[in-house]
Amino acid sequence: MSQARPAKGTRDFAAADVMRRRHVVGVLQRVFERYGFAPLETPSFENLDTLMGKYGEEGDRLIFKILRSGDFMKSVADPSQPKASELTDKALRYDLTVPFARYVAQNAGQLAMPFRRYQIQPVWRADNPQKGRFREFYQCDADVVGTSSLWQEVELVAMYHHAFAELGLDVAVRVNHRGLLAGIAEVAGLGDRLIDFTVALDKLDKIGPDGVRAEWRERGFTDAQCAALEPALQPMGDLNATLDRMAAWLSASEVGSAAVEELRWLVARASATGRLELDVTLARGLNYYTGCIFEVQALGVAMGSVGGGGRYDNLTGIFGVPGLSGVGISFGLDRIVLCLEELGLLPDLASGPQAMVFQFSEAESDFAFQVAEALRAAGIRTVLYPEPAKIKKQFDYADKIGAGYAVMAGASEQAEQCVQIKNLRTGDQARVALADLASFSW
RNA sequence: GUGAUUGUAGCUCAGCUGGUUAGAGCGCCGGAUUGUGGUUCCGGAGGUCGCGGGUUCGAACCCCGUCUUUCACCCCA
Repeated sequence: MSQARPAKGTRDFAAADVMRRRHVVGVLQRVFERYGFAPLETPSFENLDTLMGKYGEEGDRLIFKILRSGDFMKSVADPSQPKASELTDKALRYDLTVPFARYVAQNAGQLAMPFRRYQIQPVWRADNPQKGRFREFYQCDADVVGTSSLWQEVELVAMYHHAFAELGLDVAVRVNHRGLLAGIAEVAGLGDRLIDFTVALDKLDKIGPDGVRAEWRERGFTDAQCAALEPALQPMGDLNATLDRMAAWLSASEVGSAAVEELRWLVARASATGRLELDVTLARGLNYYTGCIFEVQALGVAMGSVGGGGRYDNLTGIFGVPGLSGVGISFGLDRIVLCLEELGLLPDLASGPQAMVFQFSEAESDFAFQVAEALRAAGIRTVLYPEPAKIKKQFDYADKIGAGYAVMAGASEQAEQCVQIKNLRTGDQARVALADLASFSW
């Protein structure tokens, strides 16, 4: 076994993989553009301080850092105990949202607000790989900044619905609101423990209500506080009934009540384009979310979320441009492809050439090349076998690369200015004049 | 970062309580068959047993480390 292999958590994509991924990207790109989003690409790495502190403690740990260039060790004060900042000042991007916010802050004066962009690029995380989890993977993001209108949320949910419908993947789009979580914490007297409260609540589907209660107690919540949080553990049930229940429960909290009303407004409109579920246990880790949050779960296949997003009220504020509210969604390309593969929903996309021109002898090679060029001029994807070889070998190769037709162009064909074209699937063979190559039904 | 798990030919895998030249199927190469294959037959090549140490008369097999795979936790797409 060769030791040559891609780095941990990364993969190569062979022709068939690339075709499948392009198919999915094509669908997403068309949906993005149909909703008026323009493309943006940003560098694969950013200054470290652009990324640090935006994703929470756990996120910071997973950022791939790049070693400083040059002889940086000589400026390290204590080589036995170097500080991180002495070794690294750049990092691979962890997501597309923060680089986007950096871009918006930098160009705020020139951009027409609200500004909407989509971005399809790889991101990197120093995570331990497992199912559907890689260290290099693609995110496909659409964001709008410069408006706090809830219609943006409605349109983004619609984009989720349309994109997944077009891909044929059954999904549940779940929605929640950071303000609702803050409201719950507030009425339970846990306003300062929002993170502890939500991190545990987020695990409800995994560890069950007893598990969540236990974790709350572990995190030092009092019995009274735990009791006050009980309504959050009740099954969601009907969407509007749940909203009514939340409204009554959180009436004492201003943020909580406002969040419930926003959700009510959103749900009334976004449910028109597809299924939308309210899930008060949905927390999402990314620190910067402040309003509605989304997560997309593929149905019928065990896989982490295939998409997520939400509203962030002041992400550009960190970069010196305050007062810009933004909202965005992300599609996880790699997981979507895995789901589609597992469910057999991907068309078999041929990537092979349409024709392969055979070579019979050195003396006939010039004509074979001529024919190959004529085919290419006609727009036919054509491979010229590189040397005269046994016919069996050439047929085997043609099959292996997935060629549709074998083209025989030797001395006898040249004499009559024609070629023999053999369909490699059916075995049918036809004699076609050189002048008719373009009109042949390839 | 934590805890398990995996690694033998190009691929999928055998390989006994450690024992002598590590096997199979498929694939590959050559021939039967120097312009019409995918069948068949014959022959052949190909392995630092992930890597590095250690134990032993002797290690693919036992021990330690390391890398990698898969999975769970954490977190997330």
